[in-house]
Amino acid sequence: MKTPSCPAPSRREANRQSRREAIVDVAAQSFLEQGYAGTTMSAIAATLGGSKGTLWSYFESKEVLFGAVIERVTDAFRAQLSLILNPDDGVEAALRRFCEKFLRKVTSPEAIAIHRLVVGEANRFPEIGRIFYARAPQQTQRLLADFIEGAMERDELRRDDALTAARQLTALVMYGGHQQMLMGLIDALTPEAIEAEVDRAMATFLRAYAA
Amino acid sequence: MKTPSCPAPSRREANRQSRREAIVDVAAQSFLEQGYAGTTMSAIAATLGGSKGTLWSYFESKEVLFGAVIERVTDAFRAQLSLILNPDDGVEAALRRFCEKFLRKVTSPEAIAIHRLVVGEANRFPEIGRIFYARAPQQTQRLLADFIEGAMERDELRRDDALTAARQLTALVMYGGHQQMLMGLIDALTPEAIEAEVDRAMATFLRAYAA
DNA sequence: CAAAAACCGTACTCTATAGTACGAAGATAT
DNA sequence: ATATCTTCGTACTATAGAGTACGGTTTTTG
Repeated sequence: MKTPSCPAPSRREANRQSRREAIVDVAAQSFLEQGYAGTTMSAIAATLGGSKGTLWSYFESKEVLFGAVIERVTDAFRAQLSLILNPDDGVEAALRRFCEKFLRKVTSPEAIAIHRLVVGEANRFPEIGRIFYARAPQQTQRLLADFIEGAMERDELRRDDALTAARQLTALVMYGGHQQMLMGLIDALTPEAIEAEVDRAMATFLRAYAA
Repeated sequence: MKTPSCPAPSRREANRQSRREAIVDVAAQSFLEQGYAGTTMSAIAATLGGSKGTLWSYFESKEVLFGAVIERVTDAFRAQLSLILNPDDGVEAALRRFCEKFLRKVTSPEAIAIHRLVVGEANRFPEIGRIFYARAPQQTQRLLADFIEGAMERDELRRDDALTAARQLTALVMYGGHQQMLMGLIDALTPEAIEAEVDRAMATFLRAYAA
């Protein structure tokens, strides 16, 4: 927790905090659905029910608000994947479950929207690319790499650079349906399609990294 | 050639044609550098030296012009890769050379700019995603798949679904530096980085698809 | 060379939106 | 209770950019 409950939470501070969150909520929805250019501060204020002056008293500009949205949204992206990697079921089963959950997650409508936003605005806002990468792909790769490293040390996978292996596995899983969704060719992956993608990725990965 | 040199190329038609191309050139540069929202029709007209009225006489709206740019730019993307896949050097050498050229290409500044544009505007312009996908990634995969299929039939690679193998190879090559460039973490790949990426991808691919 | 088409420059309309100003009304603290 | 801070509503400024109008000039055609 970083929230300073130090001297006095003070009703005012609390209100301010929750108000701020409400703003970021509404803004996030709009930015994700409409993109940066398609989002207007006036619409956000209207949806909130408040006045524009109030909105500006929380965020001094659209850009700053956008930054806050990206932080919030990448945070929500992060946690949620860690519990799954349990080596007790065997490496293959653990990896397969991880891939399924991972693929479902990155092909969710929100994840696609974030991805589009980050990539599309990487020119205008160089910071957000770094923020997003550090919090989402890098986090995932590190997690997976740790697991893979363990498996390598137990000789359940061929010994090699674990981070590379992790990246390659995510690459194999993502490059099919995910890319098509990013570019708008398809709107969603059916459960069967997810199964199939994961099967293909796992087959290739295991052949390459068999002990 | 689709140009109708049928009855009379007629100076007027010729001028119109080359003028149109000049417009698309200028527009492409702006769209790629500044994005859709960051590009203004007035700026394009100014760069051209012409007047706005003329610009609108060629393209009835910004959206239409954008469509023309995407077509032009994906066309330029396409051809250029095909000559390389020569099985006489041996499958491994041929694939490695292909991967190198492919990776250099998709990490070129222009390719990154196109990719960002397509992904970033996939919501607003659902068509362009389809156009781009059909002309660039799909084309490449098909080309590579044909080569791989040949190799499989000659038992130089393990027999399996060739299209899947092709997709996986491109995934393995692209997922490192390319993704980081897309998100703005790095501005370019050094030749050494390209070598390294290709080495890693090829190693994994060949292990998985050895005959 | 004349008629027709295309082009130029410039000024214009219209709309959208980021951001500001301000007085009244409401909430919070002491 | 009362002084202070916050919010509301609304009206406003300022800017920017898409698309239009039009009279004069150049280019193409016959």
